[in-house]
Amino acid sequence: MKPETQPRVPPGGGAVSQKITPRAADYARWYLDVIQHAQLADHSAVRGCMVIRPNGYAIWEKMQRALDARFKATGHRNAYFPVFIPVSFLSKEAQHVEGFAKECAVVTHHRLRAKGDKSGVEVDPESKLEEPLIVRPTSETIIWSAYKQWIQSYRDLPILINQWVNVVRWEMRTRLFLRTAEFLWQEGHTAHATEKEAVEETRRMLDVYRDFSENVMAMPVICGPKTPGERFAGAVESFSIEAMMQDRRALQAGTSHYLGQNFAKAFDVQFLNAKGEREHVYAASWGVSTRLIGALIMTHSDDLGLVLPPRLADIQVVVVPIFKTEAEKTLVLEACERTIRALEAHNLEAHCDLREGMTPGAKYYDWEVKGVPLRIEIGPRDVESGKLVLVRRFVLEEPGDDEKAIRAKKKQFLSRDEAVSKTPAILDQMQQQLYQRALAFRSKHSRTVDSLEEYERFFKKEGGGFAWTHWAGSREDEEMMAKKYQTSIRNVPFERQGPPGSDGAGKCILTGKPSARRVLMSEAY
RNA sequence: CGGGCCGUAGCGCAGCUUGGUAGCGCGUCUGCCUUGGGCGCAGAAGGUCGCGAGUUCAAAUCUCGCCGGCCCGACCA
Repeated sequence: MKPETQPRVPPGGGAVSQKITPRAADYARWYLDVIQHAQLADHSAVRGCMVIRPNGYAIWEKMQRALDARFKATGHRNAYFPVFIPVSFLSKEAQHVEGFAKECAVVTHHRLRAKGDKSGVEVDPESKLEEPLIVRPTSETIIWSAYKQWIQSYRDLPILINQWVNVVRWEMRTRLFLRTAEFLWQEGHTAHATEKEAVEETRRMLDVYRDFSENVMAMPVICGPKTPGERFAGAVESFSIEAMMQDRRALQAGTSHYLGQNFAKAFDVQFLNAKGEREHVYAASWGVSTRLIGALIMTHSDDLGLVLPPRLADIQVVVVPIFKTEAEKTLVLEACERTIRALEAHNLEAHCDLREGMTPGAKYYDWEVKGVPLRIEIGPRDVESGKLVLVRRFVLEEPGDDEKAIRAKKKQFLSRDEAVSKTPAILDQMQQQLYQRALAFRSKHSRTVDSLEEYERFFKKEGGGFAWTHWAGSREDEEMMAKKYQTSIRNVPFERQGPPGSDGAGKCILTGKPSARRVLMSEAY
């Protein structure tokens, strides 16, 4: 790997310095370049925190809208609980605290004062809080302390609440979107009268995440329970959706937890059931975060920049006008305006690029790096002939395609009416193609692995990916595998998600003990 | 939190070894010219050299501390 001191281009390299590092050269660098060039986020002055810029936030808003509709459709309502949590709340459930106590931001004072030399302000030592507050790393404790007030009878159940908020986890090692000290997420917290209901809720929301990942993000995922070692602290069982990034590493894109009666016991939340007996309530929680934006980038984007699935694109079609003279400008802009109105009538989000002082070519590159799915070019010759040029952000490539062939494949010359009427179907097709491309990539780099030799070869020599292996090892065995191969058990996939022959029983690749089903092993983010 | 590297104009970097006027490319602004894949020419603006101490007549440059970033490790419900 190139040392950081090495300039990315020779001095005087000019425009070359504006280029995105190709994935093959340095995948981590490419990821950061895409974020910077597409203007999704910046590092902030505070360690590990990010500024989410409008282009990045627009993606989050689209994700929120799609997810929120699914939460509402499954009976949930939104609420808001405070960002500050009394430290004493954390001692109620030791198991839960262990999980994140080492990464909590703590508020100890409530006032600043001017420094003696007027050079600034400092914490006023007189303003110490009687009880320190932590900034929420997750909200189980504050929410369950409220639920205790709300729940008396089985008639008060279920409680199905979600909140869209920021949380803080003082991470030692951060990466934009993937792991930041502060991030945005949603956390659903539900309370139920029976174990059956709470387990169903856990599985239902996992399936909501799967549906969202596949159909909105165009990102295939593997669903299943986590191993005991990877479980959420305080959960009886945790489930995850796992996606494969383009460097073949796994990324946990969402989790759903069955919490049993653990939190109800910690906060003493009991209810009277229909038989008049007191019982602790059953709970579930589930969440996805702005990490999904990182997943989106690493699933679809390419060496030209961001690639957005049409369903998450803030601008789905950008129209670039081309003209020389004032007379041409009038004609062309009028045609652009009509085209955009027609697209909007199809419920599409279209934008006309009216920026002055930029050549059309410069605009093409700009919208490509930002990932806009479709571009329409309209010039005087097009107005004359009633046609326009429709260009896709990406096409499926075939072996032997060179740069020129790909560029040609992306372009279509259509009449204005035809282009407008076909656009919804084209966007739909692009959405499907992204999913199919990601699925094909994952399949190509997934295989069953039945011996340690094969395992070592797969990860050390063949570039790795998803290894479907039988496993019956202990928690210590898992740690040994993690140290030796830098891999971990991502989850224990439900049936019919793996490569051929991945369902059914076998023998553990480490211990040789019988194993009922295969686990998903991979390097991970 | 440990090891390595880095922080100089919006972006990418040179200058630091050997202390002495703040530089380059891209971008930005103005004008002209252009516009179907990153136009061209001319002129101009833009920097507390990450922050703070120290050494020195003099610090971007040397020393120390802190803050932030990248990579590797530990950690990561």
